[in-house]
This record gives sequence, structure tokens and C-alpha cells, in this order.
Amino acid sequence: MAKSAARLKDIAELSGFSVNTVSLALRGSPRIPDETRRQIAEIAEKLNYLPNQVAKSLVMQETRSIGLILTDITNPVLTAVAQAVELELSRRGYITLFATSNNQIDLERKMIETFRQRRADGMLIFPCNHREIDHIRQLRARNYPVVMLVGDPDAGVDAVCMDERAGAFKATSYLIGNGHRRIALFHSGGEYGNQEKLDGYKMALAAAGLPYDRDLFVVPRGHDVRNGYWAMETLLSRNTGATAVFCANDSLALGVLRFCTVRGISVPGDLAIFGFDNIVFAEHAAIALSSVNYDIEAITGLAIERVIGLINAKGELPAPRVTQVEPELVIRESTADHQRPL
Amino acid sequence: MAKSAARLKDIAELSGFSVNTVSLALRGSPRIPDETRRQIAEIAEKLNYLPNQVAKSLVMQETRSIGLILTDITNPVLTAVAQAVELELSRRGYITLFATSNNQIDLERKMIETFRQRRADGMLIFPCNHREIDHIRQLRARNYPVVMLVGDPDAGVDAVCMDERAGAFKATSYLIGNGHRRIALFHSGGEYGNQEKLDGYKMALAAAGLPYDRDLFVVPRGHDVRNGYWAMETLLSRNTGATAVFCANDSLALGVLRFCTVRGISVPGDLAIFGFDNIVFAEHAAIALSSVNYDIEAITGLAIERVIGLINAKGELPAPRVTQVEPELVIRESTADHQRPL
DNA sequence: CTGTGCTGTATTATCGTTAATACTACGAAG
DNA sequence: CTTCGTAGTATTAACGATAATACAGCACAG
Repeated sequence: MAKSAARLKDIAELSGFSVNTVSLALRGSPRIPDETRRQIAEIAEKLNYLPNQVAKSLVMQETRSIGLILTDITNPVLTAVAQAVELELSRRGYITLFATSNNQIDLERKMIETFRQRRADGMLIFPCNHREIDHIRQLRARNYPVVMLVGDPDAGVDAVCMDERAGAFKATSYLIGNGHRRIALFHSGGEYGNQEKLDGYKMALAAAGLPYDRDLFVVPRGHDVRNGYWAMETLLSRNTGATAVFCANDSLALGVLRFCTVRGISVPGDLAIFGFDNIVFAEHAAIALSSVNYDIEAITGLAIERVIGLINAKGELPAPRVTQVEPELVIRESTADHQRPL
Repeated sequence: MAKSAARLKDIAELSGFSVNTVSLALRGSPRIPDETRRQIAEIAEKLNYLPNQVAKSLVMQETRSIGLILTDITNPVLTAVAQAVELELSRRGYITLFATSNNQIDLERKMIETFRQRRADGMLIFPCNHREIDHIRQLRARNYPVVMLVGDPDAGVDAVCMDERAGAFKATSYLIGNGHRRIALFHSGGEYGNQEKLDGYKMALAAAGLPYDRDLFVVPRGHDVRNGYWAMETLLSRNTGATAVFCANDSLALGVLRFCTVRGISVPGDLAIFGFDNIVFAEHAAIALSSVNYDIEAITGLAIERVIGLINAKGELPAPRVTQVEPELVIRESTADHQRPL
């Protein structure tokens, strides 16, 4: 902490008024006449006074800070989320406390505890595991304002999130509409994961009367570019006759694109690629990627609205609600916009 | 703030000991016998007690929090910096207060003020303008521990940063060594900017006896992918006969790559591309980018070491020091590794 | 048998603010 | 000429922790 910062007491001594008068004057109380206020403001200015938010928090019982726990900030979507949240909260006079769980649930628990100690007024959480959220439920049960950024409708905790099932359904349906019949799915869901994108994919196939072929489903070990590369290599070795790939996120899709560039596979001529999340690099890839748009502004906006609502709710919190935002498709070069010959 | 969190006082009342005894017991003071400690710990556990860090900060005169001000967190290098800083600080028991200035100096000033109000123990700052740093100097003059992540050696403020001039020199020299004689520079320096990359570029040309041609220097309006695309278009229209492009950052380079893909310009056959910062997407681009590596671990590690050193320095702060980390080149596919025919 | 030191605990002050309440002077009303 | 309201300011008590100091009771040395 900065040494020897000026306090109300210092201003009080220099001005001859009491601490309380100084406090009232600086906060613009109507009970203080202008002349007094002027004198006090002048001295405050001279001492470069800045109110001590720590002391203020203690007495006001609010810190005007909100914790944001992400799984991994290098994921471009989460980066954008972090940016949007910080911007909007700062606009509303809140500070953002950041933490990344690095997909480890112990770290997630630890960071929740840290934020609780620091008396963050509320928390926004991207849980690292969609199923293990008892610690978050517990938080909520203790009347702590918390909103998740992903979530099942029956999680028992407030959430604002993208409707991933709908997104996957739309993207798959689009590919089917373009004439594709053998559509691969790259999705590192598995243990962690929400099955929602898988569900949406299956629903779209079913709706079109196409069979679900387990061979077309590749589960990469992670969700970054090199995993996408690996997944494409794997798919090819299975000889499935796939003409399109739907990737659960854009990094995987960029990996697929890279693989195709290296192997001379033409995109979208030989293979159509559909991504998910619509990160900035998707738009500007060597071949611009079609993707399911993650509407960051909408989701973070609603989530912040919600958590601040909970903070301001006096007494018991209202029953948790889960809001799902339906995503739009963004069609670019990586999917042909015409009927492909079979 | 969470309603009705347990306090020391509650534990004191339930256990029959005084508040002070409870505090000592929970902090493991040797003056408290084991049996007493056990009783107290048990009740604390039952009440789900978590010490109030706000109150603690007030009395201890330290918040164990450090402010990090970035220009724009969506820049992948800064994202990685943010991640590394948060991780390391959390390891050392500090919390990270994030803010982005969005390259607006007013916002930068405002965030510094916010952090000062919240009594962050120190700050790490990526100033949005290398020249206008009076407000940061002032901070330092008031004995506030602050370390910049970029900086001139004579800034008068502590800094740990990459030696950009050396990086630019190395990259340009590498291209020259590969036989290139007409090397373009895309650098959005201009008003904001450090001229350091430009300096390094010029030095390398001079060292090889090559002239500096103003036509080969394109100044894009920003530093994202589309600006790189635009810059390449501009360069081409100038008919300079450039055989290589050195970009001040990887996003620009990716834009150049995209342009080349669209126009059928072979990389590195017709044009070599060298980036700067070595972001993840550089490695995994359709054609993997050569780049100047930004050693995030080294820089953030040193910066954190420095700021914590300043925090722990009793009394007057030591004279400011600027540490420059010399970057390495990472050579990949976008530059040919053999002598090109002229 | 008294003083001394130690062990375990309690009391009190403090951090910098806000909030509730208490005073003091003065002008107006009865 | 008292009373009362009010404007301006001061006093006191929180907030929840830590830290310095005080105080019992008991063992032991002289």
C-alpha cells in the first residue's frame, strides 16, 4: 500500500473542521455550506487525497468488486468475455477480480474462497466442469450472488449462456442443407463436457433422416489448434468419406484448416469446415471460417445485469433462473454456399 | 457482500473465549494451547468462517493485491501476459486487479486512480503511450511501487520489457542473411509508438549496407489482422519489388498471409513474412509464421519480482531500473531457410 | 513467605471511513 | 422574553480484524 496517503483526519487537522464534516463535504452533502466545502476541497486537492476504498468497504459492507472465474483466459472467446465484463463492470463502478481455474476444480474452489474472503459483492463463473458444481450451489445456498456463464437449465444456480445445442443444430442443419451427408464432428466433450453440441448435431441428423455414425465422431484431447490438426489426421485415417467437419470450437477448426493446407485438401471444395464461437481469427483465417457466433455482448450484458440484480436484492435471493441465448450462424468461405455434388 | 458471514466475534461468543484469543488461535499462535485451539477451530469450521480480508487489509495496511493495466486484452500477447501474471501472483498470495485502458490515456489515468483508491499494493502497467507517462512518474514519485512492461531506459520508472530494437534488428538481419534486399516494414508506430522496431530495422539495413527506402515502410492504422491485409495491398500498389515483409506484430503478419492466400502469392516462395511476438496463432497459421519470440514467462516473472521487491522495500524506493530482455527468433515456414535467388 | 516469571487469556487501541446522534448558535414565532 | 426549529458542526459508535498491553493464576527460586 502506498506509504503516507492523506486521510480525512489530515484534512480535518489542516482545515480545522472535524473528520465528519470533511467527509460530508467531500461527498457533497447539502448540509455543508459552499464556503466550507470549498476550503475543504482545496486542502483535499493539495494533499492529493483519495478516499480509502478499503475502509469504505468495511463500513459500507460492500466492496463494489465482482469476481470473474474463467477456465483459461487464452481461449479467445474467454478473453473477449473477460474484456467485455471488465469494461461493463468498470462502467458501472465495479472492479473486476480475475482468476483462472486452468480447468482444475481445486483451483476453482480455491479462487471462490479467495473471492469470498475478499468479500467480492458477487461472482461470475465459467465452471470447469458442467457437472461438478456443488460448490457453486453451496455458494448460492449461502445467499451469495453468483451467475454461471454456462449451465444446464436445472443447475439450481443462475446462469446466462449460449444455447449450444441450438447452435450445433443450426450449423449441422446448414451443412446438410448444402448437400453434405457425411458430416464429421470434432468435439472434446467427453468427461468434462456438456453433451449439448453432440445432442444438437444428432438432432440435426435425425431431423434430416441421416444416421449417426460413431466413426465420424472424433474426440480430440484438448481444444486447441494442434488438437484439430490431430483430429483431422485421425478422421482421414478412418476413411469415412466425410465431406464436412463441424468443430466444437474455432481453434479446432483452424487446426483442420492447417491440416488441409499442408495436405493440399481444398477448402471448401474437398472439405467444408464449420467452427464454433466465431473468434476473431476465424474471420481472418487464410480461408475465412464459417462459425456459430458467440454473442459476447449479449451474454455478458445479461449476466452482469443478473448478478447486479442479485446483489441489490434485499434479503433472500430470488429463485435461480437460466437464460439461454440462441446463436446465429456466420457463413464465410470455409463452407460452400451452393449445393455440392454427391 | 455476502450476507451474514461469520465473524471472529461470533466464534468468540459461541466458544466463550475473547475475540483476540480466537484470532490468535486461528492464526496458529504458540501462546494458545492445543485444546483451546481445537475447540475454536471446530466452531469456526461449523460456522464456515472465512477471515474478512477487507478488515485485515485495513489494519495490516496491505491488501495483497496488485493492479495490472493493459492496453487491450484481446491482443494475444497481452492475454498471455495477463494469464501469466495472474498465475504467478496467485501463487504468491496476491490477487490481480485487472483493467484495460483501451489505448485511451484518460482511461489509463482513471484506472490508476481506481487502483490507488483500492490501495493495491503495487501496479504493473502497459502504458498506452510510451511518451506520455508523467502520471506514472508521479505515481512513482509518491513512493508507489509501479513497474512498466515497456519502457525507455531513461523513463525514470522501473520497467521490465522486451528489447524490441534488438528483436527487430535480429529479424531484419535474418531476412537479409537469407538474401532479401527489398524488405518492407509494416509498423503502426507513428504517434503512439515506440520507434524502437523501426530503429532496429534501420540498424540492420545499415549494418548490411542497404539503403532505407521510405516506400517500403507502410503504416497501418491499427495492429490487427485487417490492417495487415490493407498494408500488403498498399505495398503491392507501390510496386516496390519487396521480397519480404517484416511486421511489427503477428496479427499484421496474419493479415499479410491472408492477402497472399487470396491473391495467390506464394509464401515464402514469392514473399517471406516475418512476424513479431510469436503468438499461438502464428505457430498454427495455415503457413506457420516465423516470428520474434516474446518471452512472456521471463518478462512477467522479472516484473513481478521487481514490483514485489519494491513493495517490500521499507522507506524510500530504490532508484528505478529498466531491464530489457533480449528476444530470440523463431523460424518457421513463412521464411525460406535457404538463400533466395535474386 | 514473598517476589518473579511464565502461561493463558482478556482488554483496549487502532486502521480510515460512514452513520447516527448530539450539541450550539441564531433567527423567528408565540 | 422564552421556546423552538434549523443550519452548521462536532462527538461517538460502528465495521471486523490485528497488535500492544494488561492481568490473573500458578510454579518455583531465594
